Amino acid sequence: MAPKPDRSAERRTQILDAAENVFAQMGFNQATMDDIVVESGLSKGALYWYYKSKDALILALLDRIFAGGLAHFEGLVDVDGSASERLDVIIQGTVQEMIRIKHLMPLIYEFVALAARRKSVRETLGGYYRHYHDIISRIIEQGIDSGEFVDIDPDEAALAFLGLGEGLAMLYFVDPQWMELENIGATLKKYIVSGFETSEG
Amino acid sequence: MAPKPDRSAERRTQILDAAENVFAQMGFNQATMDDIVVESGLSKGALYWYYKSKDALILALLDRIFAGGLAHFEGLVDVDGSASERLDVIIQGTVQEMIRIKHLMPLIYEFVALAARRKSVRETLGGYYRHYHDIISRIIEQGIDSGEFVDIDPDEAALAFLGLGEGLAMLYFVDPQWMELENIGATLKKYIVSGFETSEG
Amino acid sequence: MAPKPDRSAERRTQILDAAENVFAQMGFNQATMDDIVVESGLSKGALYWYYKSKDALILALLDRIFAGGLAHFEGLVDVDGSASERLDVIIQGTVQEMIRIKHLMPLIYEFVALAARRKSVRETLGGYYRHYHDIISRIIEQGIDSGEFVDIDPDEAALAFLGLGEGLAMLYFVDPQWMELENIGATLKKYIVSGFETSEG
Amino acid sequence: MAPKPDRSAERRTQILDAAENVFAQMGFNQATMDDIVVESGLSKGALYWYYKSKDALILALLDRIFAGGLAHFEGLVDVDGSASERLDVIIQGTVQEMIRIKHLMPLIYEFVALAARRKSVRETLGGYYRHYHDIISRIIEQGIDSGEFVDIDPDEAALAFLGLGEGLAMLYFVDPQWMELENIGATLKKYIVSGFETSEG
DNA sequence: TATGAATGAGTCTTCATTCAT
DNA sequence: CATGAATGAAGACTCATTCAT
Repeated sequence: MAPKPDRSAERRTQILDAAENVFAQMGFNQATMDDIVVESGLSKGALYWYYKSKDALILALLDRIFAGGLAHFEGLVDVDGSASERLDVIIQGTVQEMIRIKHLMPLIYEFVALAARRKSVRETLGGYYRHYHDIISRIIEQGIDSGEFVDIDPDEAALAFLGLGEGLAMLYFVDPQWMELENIGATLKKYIVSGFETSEG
Repeated sequence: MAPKPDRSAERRTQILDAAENVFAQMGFNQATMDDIVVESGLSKGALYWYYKSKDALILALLDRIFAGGLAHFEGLVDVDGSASERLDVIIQGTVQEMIRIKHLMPLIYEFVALAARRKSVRETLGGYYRHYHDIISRIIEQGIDSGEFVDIDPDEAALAFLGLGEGLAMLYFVDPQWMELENIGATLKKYIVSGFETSEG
Repeated sequence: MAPKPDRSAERRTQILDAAENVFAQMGFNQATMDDIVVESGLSKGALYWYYKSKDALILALLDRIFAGGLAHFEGLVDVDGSASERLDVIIQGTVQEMIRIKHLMPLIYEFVALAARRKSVRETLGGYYRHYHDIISRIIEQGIDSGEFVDIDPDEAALAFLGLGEGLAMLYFVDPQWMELENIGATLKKYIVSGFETSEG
Repeated sequence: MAPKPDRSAERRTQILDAAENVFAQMGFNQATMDDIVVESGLSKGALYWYYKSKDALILALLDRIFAGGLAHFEGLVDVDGSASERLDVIIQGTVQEMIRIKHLMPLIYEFVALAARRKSVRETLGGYYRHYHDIISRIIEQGIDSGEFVDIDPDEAALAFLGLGEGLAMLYFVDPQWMELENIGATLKKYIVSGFETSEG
């Protein structure tokens, strides 16, 4: 009689996993709810019990992928250590994450495309980038304050950092020939971070 | 007797114009062929006479937007003038173009998303970026050869240039708050091109 | 609790009944799925739930009409009684069946026409005729063995029997003026079966 | 300026030839007017100039195939020679014709199927069979009158003759394994004509 | 909660036919 | 007579969503 308390969370995970796979492979529009039903191993009724529309499912997936995905970098902001090293940790972490979710890249660009017409998508994506930018910006600021970095506009610098990272990821997505995903980190360091550093290093 | 007017090319333009508008506003999937029929002012039959499926229409649009859109920069490669100045022309030109087709940005990211599942889309986009990269790379190389630029890997440098440009554009697309489109040029110059230049400038 | 009623089989019957009527009246091509939807009293979705295309529906109908429709004659093969009498039972049974499904005749010739381009149709029809032929042939053979029939090739004789029956049915279909359907039996007996019998009868 | 007088007849033949091929291969409904346009080498306008609808084309084809196709047998009715021999000529001629137009058989059964819903088709086919029947019937009658044939009902006998011929042709169409087309003649003679003959033969 | 049959509005696409040139 | 672009009504099929059980 006693319902297992987290059966619900389990089901939701199960469904989002299935949706993630199906959407990544087929795209939001090509994929049908039935595809997700089959992939999840649940019934159609169950699917709709947990997510009341295809749209809700997409949005939930958006959240799972982008919401709060940067909590682990937050801890790098107000700690000791050179700004350079901390940016490095972020770069490495981001690259590792990119590698881990490489198969979800199609999903990411589906979300970007969706952003044009869906405010909620725009806001979630925007929030994510803003959060990312904020972390970078504050670290850069700390680098400037400590004399480690030259006197630049931290926001603009963080934007360049973020922009190059995202741009390279997109180019990789369109054509993996450009580079190894791993090299994105090196390029970021060479073309952006190194420009921050004062000559004495 | 009447000189056969190129009615056919005219019609295709008419249709692509309509498709461009409709797709940009509604997205590939939301937009219906009927929407395009109405927007174009033609009949359904005429639409299908010129493009035999919705897909063919999308692909034709892709070509019109991305194919050979860089011919005007090609002329900047083997000419006199500092590499810096020529990159500047490209930057300005690109930014102007971005402004001009701002309303088509949704389309562009639809194409990027499509790239995951459509080889032809991937190839067209990839070809476009490769062409762009090639032009930048060659100018950088000339800058290096002439002593104007420091000794860097032109391909990698061009990739950084292209990546930052595209990344900023994407961030702008998701959230225009980041910057003015116009400022992309300045950021590119400050963070990428200036890094190329020898100290005596 | 409720014994799962065979709702599914019921629905399929309901759909095939509707399809039979509609197709017989309008022909396969003239008839639309909507016609069948209306005739069946179901919804479009239900129709497609059970038969996933118009084609599948046509093929299912083919099976229902021709597959195993001769089981009741099978029992006449290895039993006592004169071959003549048994052929007579078959003739009467076939004629009765023809009368019963007179309204489906258009369907039958649609299937024959379809046979030219659809292997599965060809095979189902062919199988039906082969089965029919086989039964006749074996009874004739038994008649020969028992001395009731003259020494003829049972396969060829059965082919003549089957051919005349089908030919008369087709002529009747094109123009009912030729004869009463009921008379097909008499003609078969007079022109084919009587030729089998030894002079002493 | 002077129009070649029979250009028109030429064109019509050209179109009917094309239609015959296309319809025989694809069926009336599957075949499109464009298919016929391509096969004929004419333009769509020309096609419609000569035949004002697809339907008219089908009907014209029906006429070309069935109308008056038996004139050459007509001459066999009131001539000398045994009835048996004359029936034989008809059998041989019919079989030869069947072989010649074997590739048009699909068309024939399309017409039969069409007969259910198109009075004009029914009448043309009916007329053809009636003409055929009439010839046979009159020859049989002459055979009876001359004492060559036993005293049977010539109409019924001719019907059996025609029915068996058509039935075997249909069985052959559905499954050529049954027999060689050539053997239809032998079967007709053995099972029908031989039954006509007086014992002294 | 769970099931899966049922719904029906919505879409792409086809194609016989027309008609300006 | 001939061309082939243009028309638009019609039709097969899809699929997100609902709901009786």
